[in-house]
Amino acid sequence: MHTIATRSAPGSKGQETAKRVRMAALKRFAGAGYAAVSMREIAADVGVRPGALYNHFPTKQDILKDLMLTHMADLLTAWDTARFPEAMDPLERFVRFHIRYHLERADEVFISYMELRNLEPDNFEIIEAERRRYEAILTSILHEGSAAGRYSVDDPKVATRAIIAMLTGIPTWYREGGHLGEHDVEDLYLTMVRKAVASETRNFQTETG
Amino acid sequence: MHTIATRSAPGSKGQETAKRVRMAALKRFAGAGYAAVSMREIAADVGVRPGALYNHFPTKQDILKDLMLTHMADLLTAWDTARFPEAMDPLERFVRFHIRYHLERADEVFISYMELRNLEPDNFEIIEAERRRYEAILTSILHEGSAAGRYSVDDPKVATRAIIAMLTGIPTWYREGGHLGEHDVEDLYLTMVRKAVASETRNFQTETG
Amino acid sequence: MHTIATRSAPGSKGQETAKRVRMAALKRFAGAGYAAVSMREIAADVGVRPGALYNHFPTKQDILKDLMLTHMADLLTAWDTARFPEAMDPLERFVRFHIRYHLERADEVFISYMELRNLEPDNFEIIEAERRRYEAILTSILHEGSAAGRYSVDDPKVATRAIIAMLTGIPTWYREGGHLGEHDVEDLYLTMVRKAVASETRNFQTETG
Amino acid sequence: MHTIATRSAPGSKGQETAKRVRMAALKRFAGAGYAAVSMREIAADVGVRPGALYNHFPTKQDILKDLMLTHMADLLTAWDTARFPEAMDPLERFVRFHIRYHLERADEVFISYMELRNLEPDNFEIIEAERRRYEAILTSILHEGSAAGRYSVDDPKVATRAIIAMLTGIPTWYREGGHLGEHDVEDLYLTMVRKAVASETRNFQTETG
DNA sequence: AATGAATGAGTGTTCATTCAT
DNA sequence: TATGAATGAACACTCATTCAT
Repeated sequence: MHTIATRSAPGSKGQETAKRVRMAALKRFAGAGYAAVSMREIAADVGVRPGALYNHFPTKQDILKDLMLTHMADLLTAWDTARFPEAMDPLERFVRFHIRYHLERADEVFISYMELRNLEPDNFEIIEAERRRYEAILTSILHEGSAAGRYSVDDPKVATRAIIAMLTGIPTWYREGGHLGEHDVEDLYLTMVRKAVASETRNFQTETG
Repeated sequence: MHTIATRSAPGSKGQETAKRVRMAALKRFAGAGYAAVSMREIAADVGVRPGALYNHFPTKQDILKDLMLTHMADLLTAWDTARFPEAMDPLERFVRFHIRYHLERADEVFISYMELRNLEPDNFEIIEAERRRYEAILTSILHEGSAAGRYSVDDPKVATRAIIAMLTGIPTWYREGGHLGEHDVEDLYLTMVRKAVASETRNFQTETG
Repeated sequence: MHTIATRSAPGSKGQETAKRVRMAALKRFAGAGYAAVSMREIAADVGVRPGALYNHFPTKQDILKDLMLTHMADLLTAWDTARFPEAMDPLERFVRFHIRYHLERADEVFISYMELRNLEPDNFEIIEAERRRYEAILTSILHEGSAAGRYSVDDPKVATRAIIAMLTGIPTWYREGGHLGEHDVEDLYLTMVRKAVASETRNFQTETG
Repeated sequence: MHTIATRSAPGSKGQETAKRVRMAALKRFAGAGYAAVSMREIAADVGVRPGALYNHFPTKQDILKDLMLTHMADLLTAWDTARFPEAMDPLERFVRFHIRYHLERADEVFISYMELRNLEPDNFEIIEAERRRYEAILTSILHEGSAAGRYSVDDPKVATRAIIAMLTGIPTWYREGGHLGEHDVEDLYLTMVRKAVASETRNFQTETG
């Protein structure tokens, strides 16, 4: 029996499986929480027996770590490579970027916030460091903008947390196809964020998007 | 025949145990998540054998339900009975109340947000209804304030979610004894919230507390 | 508050409860088997908390023992005091008595056969002795009838077991209100039993009842 | 590459274990009753940890179902493939077959009668249907024999139950090595059954065996 | 790279029973 | 005589993980 035509390149089957493990785990962890998901469930989703998962990840914890680490790296990379109109204010850039990215990758974001406590200390430290790097971006935008008089924030670190908490909450209620489009949400939140850090009253209504 | 104070009233021992079960479960659920906490751990905290828990709660799920239901009821009652200076703006009332209550009851708040998905559907519905009642308080403050021209919010429901997400995030980073007191935090957040929904520039810096 | 009028005579409440425990246990043991019935279920049927059962029976095993011992004693007493027409053949007496008694007390009979193995050795011995006494009645009827030439059985002990097994099986399929009345069943079985032990052909059709 | 005999084929170890689970469960269920047997006991008999049982049977109930289903199927197959002397009367065939089979497979027979009530409804229905098929064999022998004037039974269904109850009771008292051989028992019961359904007097003493 | 079978620890829950009240 | 609360052991079953094949 010939199987050449349908057989994938050497090694590719394993990578393919690993990818499907990641996807299945991501959905399950986001839906039920890390502790409530069993390796058996992930294996069943992937279409493989539980033992086979261990060819791809040494432990369940490593799947979580992989998902969270990858997510944080992707997030930072996405920020670094994001393209915006030249003229766009840095705060607007951040807000629009954050909302878009978090709506696109809702599951990854969700587990990155919810499953922190299920990370072993070492992994937790790594993720926390990444998160701090990400938050530092906004903090420095607020700091520099304040220094330049464009914004007025008393404590950029606190403001960072406030803004990120506000924006990160969006995927918990936003549903595609509702009466607000993603664009509307971006604009509404951008307006609130701008006003919250404003140094003076302007017309905060957003025109672009 | 007189029963002197030292003898505990019938049933009082059980109520005491139930209370300690609630407390232990609250701490554990908040710390590790509902799914990761075992009845054995709770029993050990309480100083009782696992089977004894079932004299007080029919299932583990019922402990969670009890904690969340009680929390939401207490939150709404606290709002209804909260006392503020006559002159205080409703939004300020809400912000200060919310921050104070959520810092005081950090564990209850935390599990009420984190463990929703571990509630069985019926219980979930009950809790969600309570949450909507609470959010409606802020929505109506924003709605009425907007109508009166005191605030300017395009979408009071979205603003409600934004503000509540922002405020509710506080206990995730705030630690007593840090360089900011609870009062400072209240003031910082109040300023941001006021500005976020402001219709015109005023002096947003808070003086009172 | 006066409770005299409704209070039953001293001791009678306990006896009443004990009786209800017996009845509840009988039904439950017959329906689900001794091992599958919990003291909690019995207590619930009686309308009392589990602990209260122990005021009436020292252990679950003792309830079973009580039911089985009482049943066997009642069975033997019933035989001893049963009244039949003078002219009735002893075998007919036994068959009719056995069927009637076993249809009347189906639950007791059932557990006495099914739950023997759940009796502790001492209790088992007592019950077994009673059963042997009961079977000896039929054996001696067959033995004497054979000696007198009225029946022809090669081995009265084996025949006893065969007949008793046959008769005792009735309650497993007989249902009141079916197309056969209790009387019909008696007659049908009596005919088969008579023929099975017959020494010659006669008209075995039963006329009386 | 040749795989020599000593290496067990893939999966054969599991089938072996499953078989031993069946055997252990059979003995235990027959001895103590389904409800009184724990998975731990079965596992210990098999020489395996409790969890390993679940690689072979999804639940304890499934072990019981497997045993009972297999037994009924085997019983019917055995009847269908049994070989008897050409001249042997159908009733004799049935009686001899039933006694032999039930003495050989005493445990299976015992649990098939005792544990019916521990079957979940669906499984119960399946087993009951098989039992009815088996009883129908005897009913039709009696029916046809009556029509042909060889036997005289008033109600073949009732007679079926009577005879089967009588025969099925044998393993409860018969012990190998007692003063009666299996052959003697067959003959004694055959005589009684023949007489019980006889239409006229013949020499019922069995000569063959 | 995957399977089938196993392990050893653990899960939530139930059990018969005890006992102070 | 009954209750409410507890115990200690057990229950059926699931878990993450291992490993020979």
